[in-house]
Amino acid sequence: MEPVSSFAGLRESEREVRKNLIIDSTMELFKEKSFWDISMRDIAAKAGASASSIYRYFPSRDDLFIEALMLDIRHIETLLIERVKRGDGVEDFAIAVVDYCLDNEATFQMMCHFLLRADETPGVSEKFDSVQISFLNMFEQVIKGASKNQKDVSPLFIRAFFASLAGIVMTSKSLPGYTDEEKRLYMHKLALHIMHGKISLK
Amino acid sequence: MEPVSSFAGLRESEREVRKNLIIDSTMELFKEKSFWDISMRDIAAKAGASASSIYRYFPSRDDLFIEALMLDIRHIETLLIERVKRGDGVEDFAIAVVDYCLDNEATFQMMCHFLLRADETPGVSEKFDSVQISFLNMFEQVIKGASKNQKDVSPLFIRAFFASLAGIVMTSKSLPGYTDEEKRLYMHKLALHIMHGKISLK
DNA sequence: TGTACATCAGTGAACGCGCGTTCACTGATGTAC
DNA sequence: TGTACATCAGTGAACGCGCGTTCACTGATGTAC
Repeated sequence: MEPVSSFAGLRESEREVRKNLIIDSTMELFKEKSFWDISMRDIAAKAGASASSIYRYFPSRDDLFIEALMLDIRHIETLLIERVKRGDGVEDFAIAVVDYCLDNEATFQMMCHFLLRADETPGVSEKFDSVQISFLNMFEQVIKGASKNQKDVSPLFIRAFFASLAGIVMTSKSLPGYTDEEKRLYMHKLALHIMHGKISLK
Repeated sequence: MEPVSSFAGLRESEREVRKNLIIDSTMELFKEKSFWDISMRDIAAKAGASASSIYRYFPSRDDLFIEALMLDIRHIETLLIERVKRGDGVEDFAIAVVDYCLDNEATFQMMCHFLLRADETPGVSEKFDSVQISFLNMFEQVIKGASKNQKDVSPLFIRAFFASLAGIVMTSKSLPGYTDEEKRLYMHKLALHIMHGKISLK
């Protein structure tokens, strides 16, 4: 029988702690600057280490960011599950997702970055694929949990839902002449507009 | 009275020809590589000039690309107007826009690039704003021209329409395990799904 | 218990690269008197 | 008609920068005998 905490196991768990510390530092930086302006040296400085140390824990910059993205998905998940418990409906989820994208700007930028360059670096794109899939699965489960007609919640619905919200945030960020709060409200309005099927002209 | 073609006027129009040659070279490169991989040196080589020459015609890289984007809008416009003449409906426009984004990948990347970084470089973002506005206006006019109930075509509708399509293309580009043609069909399906109001669960 | 060795975290300095942009200069063309 | 000057296209070389990543090395800790 394995001892509960062997020396090797401790070493391994310490390694995990340090890895998380690097990811946490990265997410701290997300509050300060845009995704594209965050360098390995920035992250190292925030974590109190040298840039070369990061490569002991992550094979590349992209890998690090994809792990950060994975953590973000878990944040969104807990956030949505709270809303399910509150008895919120699908409209509220849409608004919650829009708000999350606005409150975590760098996360949204990062997602767009990987979506748009999916096919460029092969090793990375497969990892991103699995992130995307696990996000959509989580999304599907949560929405199914909250909706009455579960059979309406098809993968196609989920993709359409997610695509619309991502598009709304991307295209409305640059609305000229609006304050941030007005933009947010406008995005909510757009989301509800689409969700209520008002985009149909028939 | 001004002469029809003064020497100064000729010089000015030659200048315009050279400017267009640079933009044309840029759009040629769009067929070859992604937006982010196109450097000023690439464009210069394609145009048969030196990189420093480009700065005689454009104050910066961003300005050059924004002018290219402006040209793209005119392409989409003529493409949509053809469809209006054919008697196409709004669904067909949606599909046409999706197809344009897929067939002109670098254009789509460029649009996303400026949308996502709208607030970063002040001088550029104002120019991009006006590009965006003129695109949405064009879009509104075309769709109004083709729809029966013109009052349904509000600016909100146009924005929701455009946001959905942009979101669909961005999020579906990386669909794992699909061929390009399957992705295209899936995007059409998503677009129609949203347009027919099937995203509503009520 | 002591000693030789293996493992691994951590690092400063450097590599190699490519980018957008600027500069000083050449040479052609048009302008003024 | 000739001459001095202004304008401007075009360019090669360099600037300045910052990036992701690698390398050779130190030092601490655990392991084997």
